[in-house]
Amino acid sequence: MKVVKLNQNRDFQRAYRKGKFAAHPLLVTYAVKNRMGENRIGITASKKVGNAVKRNRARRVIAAAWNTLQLQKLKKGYDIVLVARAKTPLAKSTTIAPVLEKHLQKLGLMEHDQKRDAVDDPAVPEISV
RNA sequence: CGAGCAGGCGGAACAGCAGCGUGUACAGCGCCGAAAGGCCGUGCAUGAGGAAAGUCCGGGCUUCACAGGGCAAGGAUAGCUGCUAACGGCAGCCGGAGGCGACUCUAGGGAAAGUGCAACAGAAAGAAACCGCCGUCUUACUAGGCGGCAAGGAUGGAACGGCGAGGUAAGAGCUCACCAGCGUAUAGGAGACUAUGCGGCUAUGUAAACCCUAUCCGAAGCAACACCGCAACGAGGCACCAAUCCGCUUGCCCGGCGGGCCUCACCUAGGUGGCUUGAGCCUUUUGGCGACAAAAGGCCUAGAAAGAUUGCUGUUUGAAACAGAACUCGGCUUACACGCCUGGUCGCUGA
RNA sequence: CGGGGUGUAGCGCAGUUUGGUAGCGUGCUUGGUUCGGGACCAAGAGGCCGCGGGUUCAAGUCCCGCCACUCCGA
Repeated sequence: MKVVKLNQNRDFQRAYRKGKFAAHPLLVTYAVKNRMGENRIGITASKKVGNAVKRNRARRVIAAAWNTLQLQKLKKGYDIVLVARAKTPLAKSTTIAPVLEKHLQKLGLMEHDQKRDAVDDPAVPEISV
């Protein structure tokens, strides 16, 4: 599945200002609706993460975690921004993938799934589109 | 065997699954588009460094300026000879400093062109005289005046060459030997410079203080620059105040909405080129102490644009260092786990 | 890619131009004053001047190389 990338600074700024977010020491996820009918994803690593090698690794690890998830259930029409933090380049993609999945659920981007909903944490509220 | 010195090389490897950039071939003729073409799929090939880093120097390239020469200003460099496209880089050598040595370090022109500064201390920081030494005069008899001197003391980072002998009232390059410094001649050397002789007999340090001398330097940088180019703005031409005309709304009608048209120039968003064959890399031979040069043969080796060799697992041997091309090349500087190679030196021991 | 600034006591800043004693405010400590506290008065402590070399008799200051933070332009 091909993912459209976010590449304009104003789109990132819109996500930071108007979007919902979920935070974790390894990852921060922002999401905001767009009107394009498809998802766009942007991955960033600021200078706080480290030098160029560390920033590149942080982006790659996050991208690998994204690819390991089964995202057919993802709702359409969102801009999603994934921000790396200082410890991200030290982690493995297998430890980031559950964090990312939990963030997506918290932000209400997963389609309604009866089995998971019955088992999983009911404290995470479902947000209607 | 131990200690120490100098130089160089490499910079984890392999396998499985999944995935990325570029190039190329093929296919569905699937999707988008007026077209050119693009997107999706598969196969093959290929895909970061010794520092890619810092951006400290010097080139290529591009645009602008000057198109001849000189001067000024500003900046950089500073022993000599060479290497190089060039350099503030490199090689060899000279002088100085350090080390028993292998070897290391060295911004190393000019202080009699001029100016400034040298705190405190000290008499004095450059044409010196506080204590002092000597001679002489006065004298209240332990002080003072005049003259000579710069050896000794004291201060300092530094005190008008060092040291010894002669000499003298006391002294002093006043005289002499040696040494250091300056000038000059000869010899050697490509030169820096070295060696020897002779001469006069002496003017501290600081130029990474101002400065002087010699040499070099036009400015900006690939977000440069070139080309294409919705909209908007500008110029010209043609229409003329018409809605019975034109465009859109699925082909036609009704209805609705909108409306001067064409050309040129400039050019925004954006796109394309610049973009990788180059003072290129590898091997061998020759010349040179060396930096390097020449010849022959062979090779093509990243070119992205949110930005590409990665994620997970396993084995070796373990949890691998510093770290990611962004137009490009030569250097410099800085960071770096681990593994290895070569050549000298010193000490001890054995043959 | 190009250009600039800052780093000094716990904190905020002078001093660097023209090299010789590191200082100001605030905070801290001790003492005084007050029934006690604040304010006030007096005394005092606290600095490898971001790091490493060099020039110099002597470096916070001059020169070179690094590090960190920060600003500006294309």
